Amino acid sequence: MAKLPSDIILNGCCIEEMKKLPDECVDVVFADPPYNLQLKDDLTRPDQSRVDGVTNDWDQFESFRAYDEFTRAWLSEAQRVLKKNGSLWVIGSYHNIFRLGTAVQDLGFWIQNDVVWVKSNPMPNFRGTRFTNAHETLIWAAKSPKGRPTFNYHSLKAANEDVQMRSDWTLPLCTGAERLKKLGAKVHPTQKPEALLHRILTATSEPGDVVLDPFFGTGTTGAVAKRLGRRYIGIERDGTYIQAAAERIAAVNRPKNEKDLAPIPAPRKAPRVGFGQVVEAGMLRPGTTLRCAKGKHRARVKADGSLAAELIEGSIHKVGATLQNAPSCNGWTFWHYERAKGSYAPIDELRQAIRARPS
Amino acid sequence: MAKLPSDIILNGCCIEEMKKLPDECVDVVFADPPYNLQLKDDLTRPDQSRVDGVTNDWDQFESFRAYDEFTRAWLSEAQRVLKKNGSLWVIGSYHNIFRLGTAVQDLGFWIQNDVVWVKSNPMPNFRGTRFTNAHETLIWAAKSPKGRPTFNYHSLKAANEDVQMRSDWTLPLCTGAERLKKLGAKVHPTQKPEALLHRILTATSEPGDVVLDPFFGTGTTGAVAKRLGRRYIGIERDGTYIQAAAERIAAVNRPKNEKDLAPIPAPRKAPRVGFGQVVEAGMLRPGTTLRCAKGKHRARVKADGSLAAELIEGSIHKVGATLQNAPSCNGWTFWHYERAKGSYAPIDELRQAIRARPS
DNA sequence: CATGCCACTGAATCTGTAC
DNA sequence: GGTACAGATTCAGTGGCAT
Repeated sequence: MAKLPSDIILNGCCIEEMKKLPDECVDVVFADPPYNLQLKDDLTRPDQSRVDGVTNDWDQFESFRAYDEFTRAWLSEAQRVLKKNGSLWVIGSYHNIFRLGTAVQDLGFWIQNDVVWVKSNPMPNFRGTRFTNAHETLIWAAKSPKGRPTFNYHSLKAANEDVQMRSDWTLPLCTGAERLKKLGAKVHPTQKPEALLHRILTATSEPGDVVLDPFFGTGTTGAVAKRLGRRYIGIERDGTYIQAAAERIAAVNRPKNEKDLAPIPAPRKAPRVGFGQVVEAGMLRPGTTLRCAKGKHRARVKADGSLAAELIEGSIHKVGATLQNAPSCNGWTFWHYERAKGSYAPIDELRQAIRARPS
Repeated sequence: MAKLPSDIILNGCCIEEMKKLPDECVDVVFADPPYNLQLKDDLTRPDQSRVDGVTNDWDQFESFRAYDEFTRAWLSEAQRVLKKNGSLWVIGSYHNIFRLGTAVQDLGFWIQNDVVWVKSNPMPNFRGTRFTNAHETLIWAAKSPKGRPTFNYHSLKAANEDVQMRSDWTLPLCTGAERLKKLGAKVHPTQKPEALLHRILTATSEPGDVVLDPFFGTGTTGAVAKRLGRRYIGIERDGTYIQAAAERIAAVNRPKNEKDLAPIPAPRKAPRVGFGQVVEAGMLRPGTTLRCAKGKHRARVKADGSLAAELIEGSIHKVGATLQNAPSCNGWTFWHYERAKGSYAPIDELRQAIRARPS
């Protein structure tokens, strides 16, 4: 197979351009599609025919239908090019997010979360007839119910005062120096803040991953991808936007040190160590008594790396679960050994010592 | 025309019961329909306790298509009975809100706002696989594009420290004494907080208005309507819920004085700021070296908002604590960055800058 | 009576690998 | 594909009870 092009901007309709890409070749799709539901003038059907102005119910239905057709067309291609364990992100407001979400579900994506971008500095409602429109909605979905997207849980938690990252993200609009301008006018009407893409990409991708943005605009996705050591493929119809995006991304520095980009490793991915290895290594002798943190439960270490309690024997996990009458148990943190006279520590310490040994 | 019955609970299917009501007879419809959750297995907390999920029959649907058909049927009736300038409110989560929103638009309602109920105390994600599901979404819509729903802009603004009420509402879950229980068990799995209905009804209805709730459950809508001097029509299939609702509403006092109907103040807690936001905002680039006040300890900023020192990585707090061999550490005051050549300042400055951003 | 500790709980599409 | 099993994983708040 030819090498997948990346770190490029393709000029054209996103549906046509995606069709040229092979199956399952990108790790993340981020899409900020046009809203256009009210501004019927520039809404076109997938076949490029125009939708007429809207005044009555039939036309309204017709325009929703055209938007839905367009949505399903590009989402289908996005699904095809997305890897099995890839992530789809779409963003929208109440004008279009319900159409997007319904299409995402109907096509068989599996929603992981919806996320609200709460704007710390939204535009006020000048007429006083509605609530200040202070948020937009993102949908994070897997390619299918079986997909297992990357999720850097521990990174997010560490970055969030050591509590889980929630589904509401408070971030400012894209303003100031970050906002691209030309002759004093903004280049793109809905440029997204880099902080938003930063969080999305650190959460659901890894360095080296390929991020596809079918509505590239002025290239926020590309700029953040480059800064975070990800690769990008942008698709955009408008030449003005492409030029602005290209200049912008060229000015971004790639990170010097790969280590600064790596997410905190997930304990689940650490090499597997069996309790038998602890016994083999002589860290615990057969016959040693282990106890739970409070000393309520006890069991003896057996030479084969299993545990024996009064009426039961088996793995450190099984025995712990049975004694507690629980469906499961992490024996590594449940069982403690006497590290010094009267001082107990979880046997997970011993596992860590084995993992730290040079291999 | 016969006088419209009100302050009653109708026992039956909401579609059938609504069909018995005349056209354009209610001012507000508030609907909290089944979410169509698809829970496969039991879920346990890390302490092995079981999560009491929503497994009721009424929440089960065969398919998206069946759910959509049901949705369109009850929404059509709701639209018919709604007055020309009435308000529709629906609430849901990512499982169903996109279906609801699409149906609302297709039927010709006109969305005024979507509103997010940000939960101050949501249930965490116990497996570390997703973002904490910390919000639900409401849709506020007019009967048609020509509808002009009641909107008490000035009371909301007065209740919100004289700034416009926004589309994100931070409110706690329904817990404590407000939560209806019977023999220690919750009567209804998804009872909504009264504060939520309070804000909805003070915003988009007037005293004396009729509020229809086709999924009445244990009657939060009725209780708040009565307290606020509105009338209500509840529809509910389940006799147990109806009985609980009736008792509950009977215990609510109607207001003696119209002047007492002022809206509740909007609680606004300062949002938590994580170190990740500092990195996302571009205030510190990945690879930047931080040091403690005396320069003894150093660590590098990572792109994901964690810190990396020689042998350890984690949050600013964890890394600071480990390096000092202390049980805990306030990373915001411990770590310093080079603000100017040779001049260091605590990173707490950067947090303050984020907090100072307009909200 | 104040304080601290422990138990309990909430609309949840909540694992990964080997055999 | 199904089964078995190792083992990773929680925040804000309420309420009861002991000290």
